[in-house]
Amino acid sequence: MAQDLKNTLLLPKTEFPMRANLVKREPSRITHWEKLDLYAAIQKNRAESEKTFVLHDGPPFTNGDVHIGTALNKTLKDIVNRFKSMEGYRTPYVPGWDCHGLPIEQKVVQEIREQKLDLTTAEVRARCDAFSEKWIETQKSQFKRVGVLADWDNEYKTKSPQFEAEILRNFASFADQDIVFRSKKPVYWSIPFETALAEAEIEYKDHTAIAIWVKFTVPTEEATKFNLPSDKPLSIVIWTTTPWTIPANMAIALHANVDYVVADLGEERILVAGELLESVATAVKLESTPPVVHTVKGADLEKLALRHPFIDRASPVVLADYVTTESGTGCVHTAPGHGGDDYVTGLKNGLDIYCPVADDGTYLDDGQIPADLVGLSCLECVEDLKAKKPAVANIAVLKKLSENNALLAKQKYVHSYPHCWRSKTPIIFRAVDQWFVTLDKAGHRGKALSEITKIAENHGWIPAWGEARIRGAVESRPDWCISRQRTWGVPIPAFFDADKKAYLDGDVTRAVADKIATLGSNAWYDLPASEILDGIKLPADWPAASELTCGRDTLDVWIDSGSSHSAVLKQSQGNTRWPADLYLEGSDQHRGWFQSSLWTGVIAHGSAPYKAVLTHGFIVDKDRQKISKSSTYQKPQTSEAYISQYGADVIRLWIASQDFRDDIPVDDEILKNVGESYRLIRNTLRFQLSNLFDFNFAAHGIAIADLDVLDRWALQQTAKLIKECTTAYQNYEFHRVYQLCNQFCSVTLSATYHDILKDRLYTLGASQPQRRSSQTAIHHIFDALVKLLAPLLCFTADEAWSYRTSGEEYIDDSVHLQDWPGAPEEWSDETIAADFGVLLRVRSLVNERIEPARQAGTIGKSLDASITLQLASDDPAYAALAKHLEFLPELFIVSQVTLDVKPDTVLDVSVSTGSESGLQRCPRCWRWVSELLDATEGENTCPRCTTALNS
RNA sequence: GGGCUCUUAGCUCAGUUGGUUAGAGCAUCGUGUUGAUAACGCGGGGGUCGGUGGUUCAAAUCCACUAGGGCCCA
Repeated sequence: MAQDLKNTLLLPKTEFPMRANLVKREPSRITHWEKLDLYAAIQKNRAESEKTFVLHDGPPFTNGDVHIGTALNKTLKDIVNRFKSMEGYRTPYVPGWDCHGLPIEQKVVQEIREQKLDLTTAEVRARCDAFSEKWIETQKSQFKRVGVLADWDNEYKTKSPQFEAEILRNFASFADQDIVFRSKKPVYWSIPFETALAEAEIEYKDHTAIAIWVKFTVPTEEATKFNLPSDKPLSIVIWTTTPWTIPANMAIALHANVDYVVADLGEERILVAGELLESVATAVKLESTPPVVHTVKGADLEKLALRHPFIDRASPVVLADYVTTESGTGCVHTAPGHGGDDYVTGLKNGLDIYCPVADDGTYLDDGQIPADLVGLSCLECVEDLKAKKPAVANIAVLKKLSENNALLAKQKYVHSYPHCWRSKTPIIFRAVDQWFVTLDKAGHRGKALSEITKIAENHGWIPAWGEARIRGAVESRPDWCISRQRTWGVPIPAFFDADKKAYLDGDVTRAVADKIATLGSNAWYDLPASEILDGIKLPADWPAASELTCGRDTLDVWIDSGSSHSAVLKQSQGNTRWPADLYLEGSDQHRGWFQSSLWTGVIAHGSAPYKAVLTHGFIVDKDRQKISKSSTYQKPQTSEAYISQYGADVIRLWIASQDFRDDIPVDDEILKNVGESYRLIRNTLRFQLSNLFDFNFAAHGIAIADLDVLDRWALQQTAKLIKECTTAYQNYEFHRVYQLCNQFCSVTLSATYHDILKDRLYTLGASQPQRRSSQTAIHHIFDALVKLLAPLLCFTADEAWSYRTSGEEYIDDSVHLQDWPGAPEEWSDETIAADFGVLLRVRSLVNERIEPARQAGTIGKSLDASITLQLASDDPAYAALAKHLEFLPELFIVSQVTLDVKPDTVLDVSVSTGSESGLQRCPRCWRWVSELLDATEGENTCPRCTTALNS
């Protein structure tokens, strides 16, 4: 019998599965989207919109699988784009790929070496191209798998000929403004390969060097000038482990705040840092520490002109912060052509970036190098290593110093030293001619800074501290060194004559760019200069093309990606436009892409290429340690690894759940929690879907004003949710959307609204007004909720939407094509909101009081309870309770509610069972009622159920 | 070492211009239901707001210092 009654109930019905099975089912939805070309459909949908939002994609590097951090970045972009398009914006999104650069070249060269091949530059480049292309395809499919929607068929690649040409055209405008110049800068240099090396091509190994203590004589007149004792010969002692750099010494660096002492050795005096005198004395093998006759601050010795030990040249004292008193003498030999710090110090003090060493690592005959040093190799070459012989130059310099009475002491010294990864020989640091862009000459730095301010005034740095971050980078950036001695990059279109004089010109560069746009940049390596320049008009002061050769340097890859706004937005690729409304990358890009793009924008186009810049933090482990340091994460942190375990929507929800401005922890516990939230949301949608199985809004919908009070309240809550979520989306605070929706689903709906509704939806007759009222509300709530979630849960929202609108798993009219939900004015009702504020507080008190009875076993479902509320008529809750008295049993999900009004009573609840209250249980709706009606057949039911059964 | 930044329950987040016993969801524990059922309800426990010192009648909130993370430099 009971079964028969159950069959009369309108229980929820849906095909929408409870178990998401995301890992398996998401790919099918991607296929579906591709079939209907969802990206194009969205663009078409908004094609006529007067609002445009261009998020310009920062290109990931194409040398491996998509990292979870990269997936996070792309997903955030996807969320923004989906939201903006639903809001009515045109949202063209052209994805990009960063293709050139050392890591790719290095992997390819390694392969080539393993296969013992001998390839031309163009052949190596072709392999790099193929390598990059392969990863573009892989990454593309991995991004699609996360649900990212983009103009995938119309992507930009920094290696495509058109893009390369645009880079060169940008660069031509640099040349036009005469801000490109040539200057020396030290680089790592391999002697056997006669080539520059990158940091990544260096390996550190032990190297046996000769450490030397060298005296630099202080001329008497200088000693007098600086108030140093001059009655005995005085010299400043430096310490170095690279004797071969002594010929290039241009200065001695001291620390301004260190105390230096003049120590008396008997015949002569030396000056070193006071703290290091003892260790110097030990090195020189003195029996005791020599007496100090004078003390002076480093700052007071600035500009003192010493003499080079064996070259007729002054070597001035300069000041530098990196000088320490931890080792050496506190006086640092400075060769700006042979060291990084030295170089910076050289620039600061106007020293010559002097490098008397040729490509093959031998001393040049430049008129300064002593004849007996010319032609000697600075450091060991392969043969020296085999013969275990020290570098000839070091020995010769030592001899030279001895002859000039400048060598105070020497010592064998084993230390970790950079070596060439290919030849295994020690590298030298050597200044070579580089191309630089000066940022101050034409006022570009000032312009860049004022653009930063302008963006800040429009609140474009999100979070706001991004402004300080990029300002610091822009202010402190030295002249931009844009040349690299690499193969896999965009060639710098410079030409050289027989004397190695360089020629660079804006118009020529543009003409070369036009050729490269069709031929590709490999032409630069395949063709002689005469052919490259064929048909191009050369400036008057250039030699004939036949006398020129093409330069072999490539452009810094930051120029590549930094030109993307020119190559993509300026060309309106994919219907984009310049400038971008938003750049969205990790916070490291303040110094990287945000900065390089700003420079190229300011230099080539006179302003910043973006209106706003949004940044996110980095992925860390559960202890907030960076993952590379973490012992707990051994498995590869690829997007695939996570997606294949959790599914894209859970990963997307995790991304949404995090306040991404800070570090973003990832961990199984966190993802498990997010998985729970996902299930909560999914089941909420499923409940709504399943209770709308017999509801057709057009036929059954009820006007808002005619809805039941509970449903009005639910809509009022929904309106609030819509407003709050919309604001959160607009502020890019997706974690608020997550929290809001989460609480809405669990508290507002599941624990309250849906729980109360079950009675109505299941037991009333299908068309009874109260049931249709609730279904109307659910219809509206579902519509809003699923759209609010669509940018985040792009798969699940589309799935739910599809079931709702068609009953099918897949439909063409995707949720992603819908308009963003507004919150209709008529949904908001402050009176109802206020009443419910009171009623729900009492409801929670009722629940609290029912609980002991349940624990005692006298009550199971709350419907078994009959409630009496004691209160005074002046209780703040009285008015609302009295007003909604009829509704209270339903609200509390109990069978009976009585108000017991007594003066001076604090609101309280007493609970009794239905039978104690003299009630009978209706076997159909399970409520306890005062009377059951005789059924014509079957069991007796309550009047309401009887009506339902007869309808 | 420098610049920017973060630190509130096991987890993810709220905490308005400093103002009662610091909130929510998830997790956890107990329990009900079996008509959202690998789902849902109800109740409970859990925080000296990184630490220290100050300003104040009053500090998670303001100031100083400090510890530990992160990004970028050196």
